[in-house]
Amino acid sequence: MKTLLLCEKPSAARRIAMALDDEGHPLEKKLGIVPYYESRRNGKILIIVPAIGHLYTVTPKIRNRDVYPVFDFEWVPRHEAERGAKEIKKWIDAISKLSADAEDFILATDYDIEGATLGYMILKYACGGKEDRAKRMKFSTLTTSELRSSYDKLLDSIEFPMIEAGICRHLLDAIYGINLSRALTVAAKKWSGRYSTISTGRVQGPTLKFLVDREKEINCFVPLPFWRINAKVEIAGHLFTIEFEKKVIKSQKEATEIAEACRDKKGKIVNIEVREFRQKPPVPFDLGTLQREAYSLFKYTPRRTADVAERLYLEALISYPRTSSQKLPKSINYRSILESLIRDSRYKKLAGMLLDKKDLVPNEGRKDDPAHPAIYPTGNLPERKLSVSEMRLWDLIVRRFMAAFGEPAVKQSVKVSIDVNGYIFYLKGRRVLKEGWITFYRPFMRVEDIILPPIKEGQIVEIKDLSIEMDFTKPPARYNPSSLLKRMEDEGIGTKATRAEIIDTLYTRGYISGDRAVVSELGLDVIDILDRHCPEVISVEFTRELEESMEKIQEGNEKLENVLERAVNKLTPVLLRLKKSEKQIGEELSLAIRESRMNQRIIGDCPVCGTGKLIILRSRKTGKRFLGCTSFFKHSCNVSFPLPQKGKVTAAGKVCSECGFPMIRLKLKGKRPLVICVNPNCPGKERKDSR
DNA sequence: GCAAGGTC
Repeated sequence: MKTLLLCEKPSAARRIAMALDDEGHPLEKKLGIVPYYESRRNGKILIIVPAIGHLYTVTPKIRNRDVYPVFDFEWVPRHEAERGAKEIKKWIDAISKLSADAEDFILATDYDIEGATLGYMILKYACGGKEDRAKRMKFSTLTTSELRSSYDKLLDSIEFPMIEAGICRHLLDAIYGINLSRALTVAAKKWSGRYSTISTGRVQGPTLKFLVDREKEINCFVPLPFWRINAKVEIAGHLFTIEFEKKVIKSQKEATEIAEACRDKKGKIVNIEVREFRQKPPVPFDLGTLQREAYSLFKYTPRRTADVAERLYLEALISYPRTSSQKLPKSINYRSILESLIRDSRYKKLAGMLLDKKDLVPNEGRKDDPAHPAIYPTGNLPERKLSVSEMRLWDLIVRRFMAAFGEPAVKQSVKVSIDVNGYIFYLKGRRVLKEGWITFYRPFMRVEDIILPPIKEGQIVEIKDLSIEMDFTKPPARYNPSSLLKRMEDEGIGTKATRAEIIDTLYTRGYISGDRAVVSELGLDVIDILDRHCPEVISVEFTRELEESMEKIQEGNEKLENVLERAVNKLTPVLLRLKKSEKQIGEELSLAIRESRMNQRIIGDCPVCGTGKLIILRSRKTGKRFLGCTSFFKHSCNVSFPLPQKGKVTAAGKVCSECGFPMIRLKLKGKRPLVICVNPNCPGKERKDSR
C-alpha cells in the first residue's frame, strides 16, 4: 500500500523525502527525466514526486490567435499550450504512472494560492480525479521538524476555497490579457499587413503606465534656474569642500551678493557639532533587495540577477532565491554554514570572527515569505570556476549573510559651522569609529570617510576657490529596471518571480528602451489607446480588485462564476468598441511600431564621430548585417563594425568598460544572452567575461 | 508570435 506525496519542485521533494524517511535515507529513483523518492515512514511506503511548478495552464478553446473576444477557456497540460514546454509531458506521464498504484494521496506543494492550485490540477488531471480524497501537508518552512509534524497532522482535504481563488486569478489574467493583446495585435496587423506582438495585461499595463506617467512629467517639466555657492576651506594645508547653508539660491543677485561678501575673507569656526550613532547591520537578502543591490553595485538588470541567482541555486551554492523573506530561521544552522565557508580563504578570517561569537543572531528584516527563508549561502564552495557575474553575486550573498550577524557599526558625523563675514558655511566630516558589520561588507560599501583635521572653535580658516554656479532644477528621473521593479513591489503588482521578466517584456515589445527607460511612441500609444477604451487594465486598482475578489472567494462570500461573469460583462463592450475602431487603432500602432523597430536597430552612440548613432544595417551586396553610423547618410562618418550573422542582436544599453564602445546583446537560440563589445580591436577581448 | 503564475 503506497502513498503518493506530490511536491511543487524537485528540491522540495528531496527535502521532504529526507525528512519523512525513518532512516533519513530515502531511495532515490527516476522515471525518465523525473526524479522521485521512496521513503519509509512507520511501515508505510511514501512515493514522493515533484512537479516543476504549474503543469497545467488555462488556454482559450479557440486556438486561432486572430480571434477575439474569447471567453471560453480550458485547463490543458502546459506543453499543449506553450511551445518550449516539451518536458512537461514527461512529468505528467511520470506522475500519472506513479499515481496508478498509489492508494492514498497527499498534497505537499507550497501552502499558498499557486501551490494549492497547481497541486489541485495535477491531482485532478494527472492522477485521475484524486483531488477530493487527497490529504494536505501544511508547512511554512522545509525544516525536518516542521515537515514531520505537518505529516503527522495532515489536513483532511486540500484547500478548495483557496484553489477557487487561484483558478479565478488564472482565468481573469487570461481573459483580460489575451483578449486585449489580441485586439491590439490584430488591429496593427490588419492595417500594416505585418505581424508584431502588442501585448498588455494586469501587470504589464500598470507597469507601462508608471513609465508613461513619468515620461509625461518629464515632458511637462519646466526647468528653473538657481544658483549655488561653491567654496573650499584650507585647514592644516588640506583643502575641503564646504557647503553654503542654503543649497539653493533662487536669484542671481542674491548669489552674487553673498559671493562678493565672502570672497577673500577669512572664516571663523563658530560651532562644531559631533554626533555619534549606531547603524544596524543590513538585513539578509530577499530577491528584490538582491536585485536592487546588484543593479546598484554591478549594473546587473533584475532579470540578469534572477538568472545568475537561479544558477547558483541549482548548483547548491545559495538557498532558493525566489523569496520575499528577509528572515533567517535558526534551523538553517548558522554555525554549520559558517564552518563550511571558513574553508574559502577569502572568508576564513571573517567566518572565524563570527564563529568566535557566543550567540549568532541575524538582524532580520520586516518582510517574510510563507514558503521560503531569505537568500543565504549554503556553505558549499564552487566546484567549478564561476563566471565573473556568478562569483560577484555569490560573494555578495555570502558577505551579506555574514554582515547580518555583525555588530552594529558606530559612526561619527561632524558638522563644522564656519562664519564668513556673517554667512554660514558647513564643513562636514564623517568616519567609522567601530566597523562592526562593515568588516564583512567592506567591498560593497560606497560611502568613504571624510576625516577632518583637528579643529577648534574660534579658529580662523582660509576660504578658497569661492565661486557661484548656475544650474537648473531637474525633472524627475526616468525609471531604470531597478527602480521600476521597486515601484512594482511597492504597488504590489507581479510577484518576486515574475517582475523582472515583465520588465523585460516591455523592452522586447519595444515599449521602452535604454537603461533609463525611455518610453517609445509605441509605448505611449498603447497606454493612450487602453486609457481611452479600457482604463481598468492599466490601473493598479485592477490588482486590488482581483485580490479583494480572491479574498471573498476564500472566505466563501463570493463565487468564481460571478467574478468571471462581471469581468466578461465589462470586457465585452470594450472589445467590441476596439474592434470597431480597428482601422484607426491599427494605423496609430503601425506607425509607432515602425519607429520602434527602427529604434531597436540603434545600438548606441558612434564612438568615432560622436554625433551619429550606430545602427544595424544590411549589406546590399552580401546580405550580411553590420553596424554602420547614421552620419554615413550625411556623408560625414563611414565607420562600420562587423556583427555576428547568427542570433538576435539588440542594444545592451551600455558601453564597454575597456574601450568605451557601445555593446550589443547577442541571443543565440537555446543559449544565454552574451553581452559583447562591438569593437573588434577592444583590449578586453583577450580576457573573458561572457556574462 | 497573446497574460501571469509556478519552476528548470
